[in-house]
Amino acid sequence: MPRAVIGRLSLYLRELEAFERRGETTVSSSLLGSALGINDAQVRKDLACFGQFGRPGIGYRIAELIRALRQILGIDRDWPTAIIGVGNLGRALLRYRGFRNRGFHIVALFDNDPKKIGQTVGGLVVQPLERLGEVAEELGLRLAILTVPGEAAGRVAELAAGCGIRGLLNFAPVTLTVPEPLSVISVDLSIQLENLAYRVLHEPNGGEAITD
Amino acid sequence: MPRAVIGRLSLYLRELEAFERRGETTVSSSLLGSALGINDAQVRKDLACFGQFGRPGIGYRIAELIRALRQILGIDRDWPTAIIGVGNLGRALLRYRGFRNRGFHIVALFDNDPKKIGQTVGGLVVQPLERLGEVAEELGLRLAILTVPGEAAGRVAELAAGCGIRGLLNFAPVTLTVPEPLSVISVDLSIQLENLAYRVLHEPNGGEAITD
DNA sequence: TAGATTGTTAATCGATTAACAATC
DNA sequence: TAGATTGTTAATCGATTAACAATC
Repeated sequence: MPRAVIGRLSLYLRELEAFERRGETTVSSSLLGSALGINDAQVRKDLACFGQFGRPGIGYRIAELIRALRQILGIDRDWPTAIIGVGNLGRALLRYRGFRNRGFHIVALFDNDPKKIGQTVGGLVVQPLERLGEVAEELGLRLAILTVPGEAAGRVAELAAGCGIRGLLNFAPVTLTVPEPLSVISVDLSIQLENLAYRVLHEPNGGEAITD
Repeated sequence: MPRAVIGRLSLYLRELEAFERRGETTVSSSLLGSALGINDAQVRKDLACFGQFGRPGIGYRIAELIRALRQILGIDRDWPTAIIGVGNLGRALLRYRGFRNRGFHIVALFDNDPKKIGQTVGGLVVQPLERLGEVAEELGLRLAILTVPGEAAGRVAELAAGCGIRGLLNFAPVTLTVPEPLSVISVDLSIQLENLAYRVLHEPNGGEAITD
């Protein structure tokens, strides 16, 4: 399944939830698509990858499609998640409510700074990185958010892979190459601003909105 | 120019800076590409869009290419930038050193919460949103980072457009549609985790690394 | 029934890769 | 010179869109 499709699935879900909040019960591919600037055929094609959710002449039943998408995306369950690197960004993400709403529960914090280890932040005690394996097993951690400095990221990613972590959301501005059963998604916030600056300089009329 | 090319330009720059720190002076398209998991022909093609930077038989001179990319991306200058929404994420981004290193200087904070207005955070006084236009003009603001709740994002984006802001880095989990000369790049952190969860569930051997 | 809208096939479009003459 | 590597063209690949029979 192309990664682009999965990215759009999340966007569909977000829009469907907005439609539902507005009291709608049904939505067509063209309405859902135009809310996101996506072609109606693409919406139908993306959804058809996973089953027959629509009814000709009627469209998609919102509640039903939301349920299906949550299951496909794997957010019909809880994901105990660790934050590795308790700096500014790590602390902010610990408190970010959007994660919890989606089933991503931050249940452990790690750092290698002796000054931070043992501190309680947001109700969690910061643990030394050496305990990652132990804690991961104990809490069933499969996901971790990596908010350490760039210099440390490679080493920590290796460590995480060895500790059974299966997915890493990396905020360090480096390319990580990690062994097989670990997946990495990197978000470089500076690069996002760079791309925005480019558009401001070179696309004087503004471009269409970019999502991720 | 395709947006994908611009995204890769930033990645090339990041890797080139790493090569330079390691003391290299020259790099080939295949070496630069393999550091990022990108085909060598693509590296050459991307760079050739903007000029003839390479020498056959030798490769690219790193210092020269860094300078050129910084100019193309528009980070050969300072970008005074505002943060709108002084919550956890806004505060964390205010202190994020990666922005400053790239020329993005946070010079103003805005919020509409009376409890926050007037507070000093990181040396800056939180101002009411109504002052955005005035301050934008005074400080030459063209970029803003939007870290307000989803419900407020649409309204604030409209306001920003009216105040001459030209680029918005949006962290609210909503689709923004804004008038013409404003560009928006949206980063939905929950969606990144959702995509990671999907991969962990459905790609048991891990996938290749995803950057943004 | 007529109108709306699906799932899906075929056509289009754009992006990636392979190949290679030119050249350091 | 021989080896390496570029810029660029042509070939390939994949993703997006148009079109339409099926159907609610």
